[in-house]
Amino acid sequence: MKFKKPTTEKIVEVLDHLAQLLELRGENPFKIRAYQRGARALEVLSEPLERLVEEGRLGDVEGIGKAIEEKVTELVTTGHLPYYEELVASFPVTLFELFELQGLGAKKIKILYDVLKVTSIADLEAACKAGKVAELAGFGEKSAANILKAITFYQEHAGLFRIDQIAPLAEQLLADLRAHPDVGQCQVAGSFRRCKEALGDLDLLVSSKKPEAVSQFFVQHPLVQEVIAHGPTKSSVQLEGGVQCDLRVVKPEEFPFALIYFTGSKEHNIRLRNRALERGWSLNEYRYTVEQGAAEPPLIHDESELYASLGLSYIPPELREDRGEIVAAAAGMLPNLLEWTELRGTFHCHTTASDGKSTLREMALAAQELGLDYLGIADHSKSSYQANGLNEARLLQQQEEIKKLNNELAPFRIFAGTECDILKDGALDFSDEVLASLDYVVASVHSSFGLSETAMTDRLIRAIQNPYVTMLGHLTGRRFFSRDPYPVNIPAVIEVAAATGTMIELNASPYRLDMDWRWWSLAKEKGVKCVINPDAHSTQGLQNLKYGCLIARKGWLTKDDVVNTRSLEKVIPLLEAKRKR
DNA sequence: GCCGTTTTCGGCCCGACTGTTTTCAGTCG
Repeated sequence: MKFKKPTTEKIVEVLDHLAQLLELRGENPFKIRAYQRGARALEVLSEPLERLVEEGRLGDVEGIGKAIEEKVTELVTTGHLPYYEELVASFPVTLFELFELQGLGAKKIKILYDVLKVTSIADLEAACKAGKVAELAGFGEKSAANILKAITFYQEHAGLFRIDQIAPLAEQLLADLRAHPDVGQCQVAGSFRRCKEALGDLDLLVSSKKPEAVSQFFVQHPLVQEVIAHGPTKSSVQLEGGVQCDLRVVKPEEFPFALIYFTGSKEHNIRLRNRALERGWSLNEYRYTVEQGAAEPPLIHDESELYASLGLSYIPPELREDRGEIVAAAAGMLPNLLEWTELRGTFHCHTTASDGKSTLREMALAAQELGLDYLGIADHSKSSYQANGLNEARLLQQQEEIKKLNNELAPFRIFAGTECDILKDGALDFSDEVLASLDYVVASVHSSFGLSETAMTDRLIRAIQNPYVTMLGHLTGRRFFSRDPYPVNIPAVIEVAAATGTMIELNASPYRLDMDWRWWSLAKEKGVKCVINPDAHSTQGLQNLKYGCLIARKGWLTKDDVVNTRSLEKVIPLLEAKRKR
């Protein structure tokens, strides 16, 4: 019998789902947490799950014991888990939608299901409107109203936001809080500070001796649309645009502890707590507590000192994902992460020639203003009809314009390129002869997203084997909250990129952030260079570079790993290297 | 269900806030 092997992500999903199922059954909460911990452990494995299973080493992973090891092994080797399938079958499948609603957990969902026979969000909405929910024991008018609000919120946003949706709100709130006389230190925390690509909310942390005054100021801020919770030290609001924002106010001496705690990630913090315990200190969000007989910890004034007290060099927030940063920090081996100011130029920008909103000249001047020394223009190629892609004649004409503008703007340099479509079979949209006339080529997929993983992988590999393809554009084609990534074997593509000397783009558009930060360590290890491209469709779009830089940092990249940190003189041979091989 | 230099039983993170209670359960982070 052949079966489709479940991916690690799928298995993580099963474990998380098992935890929900057990919660609904009212199981021992520690058993539930064990499944959740098991899922988290599989998420951050440093080697393939299959290999661990084959070699019988799965049980060595922290958080995986005998029972979960058996279940995961069964899933990996047979593709099935009857224990799970039976549990799933005992509840209607739509019931699990309810876990997505703010303020609803397993206990309440169970009551709604048992008493009102609610099995979906649609059912729940109807029950609330019919007044049935408010009559339930433990519920009331307010609960019913809040559930309706949570349903509306869920339907509108599915609860996630892009980094560019949150950033302006964060900047405004930070500035206003910092200007408040009762605010000492003030910082963004949470996943925004860690530069995650998709954000559920915005977390702010303030130190103050008058927490009530600061909390009051916060909930009355003009950006606040609605107050969800409001206490002296903890408040929760909904901002314009539906973003949930939480504020914590702590005492000045608690600030570094709270900042690390609320920045996360949870897994990172667990590692820190364990290191503290090894020293006889218990670490929480406010302070160290010293166990009897243990040495006194040093006084802590900031995050650096806190890390130092645990024998670690300072870990930048972007790296706090429990992906090896603690070990590296203990060994003093953390990379010197890329700084945004180190970028000297960029590639993959559009102009009015295809689907951009700014002209060639406007783009060049904006790049100069941004402090860049060079700019690559890569308008769409002829097959991208929808984007007004350039044919050979128009491309030639653009090259002439670029030549003229280069004479005028020297020493600033515009590189003539193209964002050449990768056709369905992996062939390119222009002949090698045309490609050879350009300074560089970005190759990207803009059509036939529905191919199988194998076909898509072959397609990309064929494209990057072309000697004129300098860099691979937005590797998975994802667009946050509107288009899923197409299936592609990323390690296989990285392998061929390394072998052919092809750069991989870090598309800095906040809609894409593609290739994903989780893969850059592998690319770096294989010797593939990163190029941070804004995919700008206007002068404003050049600002995307800042997001790209944040994601590069999150991917552990340094100045040396990123091609467009090179000076003009040094970048030219890098663009030519592959075609000269 | 996981874990162990307090080791095979008995812990497992817990503080803050809301809403429905009259002292607390549920949710969240």
